[in-house]
Amino acid sequence: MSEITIKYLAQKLNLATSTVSRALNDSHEISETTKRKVTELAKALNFQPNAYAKGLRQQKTKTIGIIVPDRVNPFFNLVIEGAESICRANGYSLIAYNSYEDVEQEKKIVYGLLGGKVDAVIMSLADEEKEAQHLEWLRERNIPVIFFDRVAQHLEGFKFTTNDQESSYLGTKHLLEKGCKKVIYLGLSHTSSVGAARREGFIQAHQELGKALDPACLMEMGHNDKENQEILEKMFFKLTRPDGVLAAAEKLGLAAYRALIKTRIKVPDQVRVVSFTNMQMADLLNPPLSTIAQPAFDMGSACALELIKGLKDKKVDLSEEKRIIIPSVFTPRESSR
Amino acid sequence: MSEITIKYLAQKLNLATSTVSRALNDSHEISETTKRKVTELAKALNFQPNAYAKGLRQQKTKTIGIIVPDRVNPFFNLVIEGAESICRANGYSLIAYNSYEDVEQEKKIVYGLLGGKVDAVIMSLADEEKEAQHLEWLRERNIPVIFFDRVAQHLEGFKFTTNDQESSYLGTKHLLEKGCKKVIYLGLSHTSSVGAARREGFIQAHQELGKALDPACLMEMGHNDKENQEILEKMFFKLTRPDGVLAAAEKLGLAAYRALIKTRIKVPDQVRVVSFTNMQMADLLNPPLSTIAQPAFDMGSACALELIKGLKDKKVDLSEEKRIIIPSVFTPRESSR
DNA sequence: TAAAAATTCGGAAACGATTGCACAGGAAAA
DNA sequence: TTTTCCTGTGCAATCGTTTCCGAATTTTTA
Repeated sequence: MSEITIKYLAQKLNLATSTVSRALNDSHEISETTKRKVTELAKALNFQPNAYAKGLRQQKTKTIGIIVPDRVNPFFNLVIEGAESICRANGYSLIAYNSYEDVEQEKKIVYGLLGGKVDAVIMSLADEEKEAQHLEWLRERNIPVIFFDRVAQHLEGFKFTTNDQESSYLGTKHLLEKGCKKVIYLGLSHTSSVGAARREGFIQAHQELGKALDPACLMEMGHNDKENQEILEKMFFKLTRPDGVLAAAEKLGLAAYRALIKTRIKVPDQVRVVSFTNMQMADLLNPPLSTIAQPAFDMGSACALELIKGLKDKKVDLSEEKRIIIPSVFTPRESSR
Repeated sequence: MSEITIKYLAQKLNLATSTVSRALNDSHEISETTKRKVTELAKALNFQPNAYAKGLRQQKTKTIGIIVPDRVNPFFNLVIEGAESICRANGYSLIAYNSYEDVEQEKKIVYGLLGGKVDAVIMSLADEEKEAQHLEWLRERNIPVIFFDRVAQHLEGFKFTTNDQESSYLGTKHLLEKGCKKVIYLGLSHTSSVGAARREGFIQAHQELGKALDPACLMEMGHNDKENQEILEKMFFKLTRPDGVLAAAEKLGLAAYRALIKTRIKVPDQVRVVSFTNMQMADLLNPPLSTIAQPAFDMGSACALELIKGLKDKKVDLSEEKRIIIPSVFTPRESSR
C-alpha cells in the first residue's frame, strides 16, 4: 500500500509524528512555520493519510452507506445520485449497496456494516413488514439509520416519503375524469407502506367521484417482468378489458405498454395509461406516457443532508420518529389524453 | 462504534485475543472444540470484525473502487451492476465514484483512493488524452488499475472495450443500404478512443459503399442536452437536412429524437435513426429505436473478474498491456426501416 | 528579576485485528 | 525414563493515525 506515511514525513523533517499529524490537521498548537514545512512536503510527496488508520483511531469513517432494493431502477439510482452530491459537498463518501429486493441479502449487508464500515446508513427496505432486528443492531452499535420511500413500520426514525396517496389519487381522478369506466390498479405489494398508500389513493378517487370499483381491478403483480406482461396480455385480450391503467411502479407501466403493443390495443383511444416512474424519456415513448414522478434526486439529497446534520449536531436525535414528505410531480401526456 | 471486539470475546471465554482471532479465521492450529465455542459466541453476539483494524493490519481492504464519468448513464450504471455482482460473489465490496466527466474531480477521487481505501481500481476515464499522472500514482502505490470503454492512451494496462468501429460501421452501412443519401454522425469527442473508433467506422462504411461523405456531416456535440437539441432542431429545419442519423451516444440519440419531434419530421420516412444506447426501452419509443447496445453488464463483470483474478494470482501482471474486446449488439428497429 | 503563562513540540499510549514466536503439556519415540 | 515432536494457546509487536500528558522554550506578568 502507500509507503508515504506520517512517520516517513516526520523523519524527513526531523519532527515527531504527533507534530506532523497536528500540523496536517491545522492544530493551533503548531507554529505557522512548521505547518508550512509539513504541508509543503506532504503536497510534494502527494501524501494521503491512511483511511483505515484514521478510521480505527477516530472511530468514525466519514462515509455513509445507502442500501436500496434495486440500484438499476432509475428512481433509486437518482436517489443515490442525490445523496452522493450532498455527501461529496460535505466531505463524506457514499457506499451504495443493492439488496436485490431480498431481505436475507439486506441482512447480510447490514451485518457487514456492523464492522464499523460506515458512520450512518440510509435505507429503503426490501420488505417493510419483516422484523427489523438487523436494523436494531445498527442502532445498538450507535450507527444511525434513516429511511426513505419504503420505510420501516416497526422502528422509529426519520422517514422520507412522497405523497403517494395524493399522487395516486390525482392520477386516478385524472383517468376517471377523462372518461375511463374501468380502471385497473397495478401494484407490486400492498403490504408495503408505499403500495398501500397508492392503492388507497386509487380507491379514494373512485369513492370521491362516486365510481363503482370492482375489487378485481386491484391487481397485485410480481417481480418477474415476463410473467407480468403475459398476465396483462391475456387481460387486454378479453372483451372485458379495462379502459384505464394506473401503474404503481415503472416496471409495471412498461409491462403494460409492452402488453398493449403486443395486443395491438390503441393508447389512449382504447386504454389510457398513467404510471409512476422516474424515467427520463417518458415524452419519447409511443405514445408519450403520463407520469407521476417521485422526487428521487431531492429525496436522496434531503436524506443525506438531514443525516449529516444529525451526525454533526449531537442535539439531533435521529432515532426519534419524524416524517418528511416531498411531493411527487404528475405530468399528464398523450397516453391519458 | 461496535463495542463487541475480539478482546471482549476473549475475556468472555477466558482465551487470548490471538486464539479468538485464529479460531474465527479457521486456523488449523486451534482445536475444534475451542473453535466451536468461539464461533458460537461470535454468532450469538453478532460479532463483526472491525473492517478498519483489519484493513490496517493486513494492508488490504477487500474492496474495489470503480470510477465512471456519469453514473446515471444506463451504460455505466449497468457496468457497475455487473462489476458488483462479481465482487459480491468473491467477497469483495465495490465502491462507485462519479467523476462527472471532469478530470479534476477524477484526480481528487484518485488521490483520495491513495489513502489505501481500495485494493484495486476499475476506471473509465473522463478524458483519455490528458496526462495520466494521477493514475501512475496508483501504480506506484501498488494499486492495480484496469480500464474499460474510455481507456488510457498513455498508460499500459488491461483495457476492456467493445468493437466500436465495427458496430458503427454496421450501423452506418445499414442506414446507407436502406437508401439514406446524407447521413450525419453525432459524436461527443473525437479525441477519445471510443469517439475516434465510432467515427472511423462511420467513414469506413461510406468508403466501402462508395458513398461521398461531406465533412460537415461529422458533427461534434457538447455535453449540454438543451444546446444539442437546439442545434439539431435548426439543422432539421433546413431543406438541406440529412435523411439519416447515427448517434454515437445515448444522450445524442435522445436529443435527435426530441428535435425530430419538435420539427415534426417523420421517422423513419424522412429521417432514419440509429443510436448507440443501453436504454431498456428502445422498443417502446416512438418509433422504436434501432440501437447499438454495448455489453455493459458483461463488461463490468469481466473487469471485476479479471481484476480479482489478478489480485489473487501474483503471476498475473495487471500493468501489462492487454486488450479485451466484447462485441456490441446491433438491433434494427422501426426507426431505420 | 523571578514567577507565571503561553507557545510549541515530543513521547507514548491508544484504536482492534493479525501474526511471528515462545512455551506449556501430552503423546510418541528412543 | 528421557528425549523429541506435535498440538494448542498466550504474549507482544505491528499496521498508521490521533491524542493525552508532559517538557522545553519563550513570552508575559507581577
